[in-house]
Amino acid sequence: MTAPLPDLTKNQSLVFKALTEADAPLSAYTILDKLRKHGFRAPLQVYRALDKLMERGLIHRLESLNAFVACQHKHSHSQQGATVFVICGTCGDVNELHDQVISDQIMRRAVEQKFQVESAMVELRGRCSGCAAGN
Amino acid sequence: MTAPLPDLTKNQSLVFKALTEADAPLSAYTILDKLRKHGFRAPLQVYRALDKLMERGLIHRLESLNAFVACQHKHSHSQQGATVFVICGTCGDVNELHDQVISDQIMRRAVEQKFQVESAMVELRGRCSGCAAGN
DNA sequence: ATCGACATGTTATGATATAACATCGTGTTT
DNA sequence: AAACACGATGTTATATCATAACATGTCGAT
Repeated sequence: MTAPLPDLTKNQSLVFKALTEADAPLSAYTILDKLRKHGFRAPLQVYRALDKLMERGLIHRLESLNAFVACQHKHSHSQQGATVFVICGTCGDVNELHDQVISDQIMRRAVEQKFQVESAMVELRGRCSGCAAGN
Repeated sequence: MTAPLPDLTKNQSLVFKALTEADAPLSAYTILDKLRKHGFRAPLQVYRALDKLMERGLIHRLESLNAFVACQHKHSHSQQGATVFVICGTCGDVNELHDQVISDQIMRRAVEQKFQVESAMVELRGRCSGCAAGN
């Protein structure tokens, strides 16, 4: 399930593993602390790995949290448009979903304005069903 | 046009004015520098004003930029759902639009998951028509 | 073997944000 | 007026997030 992808470097694998094993988004410095036992000493070691992992679409950055999560998609980056992140502020759980209606509408509005979209971020903050119920 | 709203405090008015006069998003520290001539000395003076202005819906925070913009809406915070920010990475211009299709779909997906949305952020990064043409 | 390309290591610094506590202003209660 | 409550403000220090600059290591191609 979490079999490290073949051509990740050592640092990239370690960072990716930390993220796939976490049950909530991790900040770069939290990752650094988790990886000190593996020899990590400096933030750049984390940030460089994060950059590469993002380039490959294996992880995502949550802008509203300054934190990172492993991509939940089995099949790699297909044709889909915007990714929607649904973030529970209570338990920290994040769900990643792709919605064609939202993606299409975003592109429709962008085209109206002749705006060339390079990246789209959609993040919902609130409470997941579990936390809303039990709390 | 930029008549300071009646019940803003001095610091809030200064920060709000800085944002309404800017033609691009401003970081808190950029605002601080602009307001030093008015006696600002510390980041907290800016952040506290920003917090109050956001509470009142007079400004927005752009999560993907760690920066702030004045709200473009004449009529205050009405019934609308998600705000979409269209951000040109070249000239820094930001457009704020409200899209019912996107808002409705976001709420539809949230309800499916029984997720209680507290805030929704949609930010598009790319190039505006002017920058795409002239550059 | 050496060169290039890229990953890594290391130190320092920049950029963003908040904690903690003191002070001031203003309206209200006594 | 004195005492108080409450919110805004001022101030210092510190926490948190991110990158610049430069040195070193690894490994395959020539």
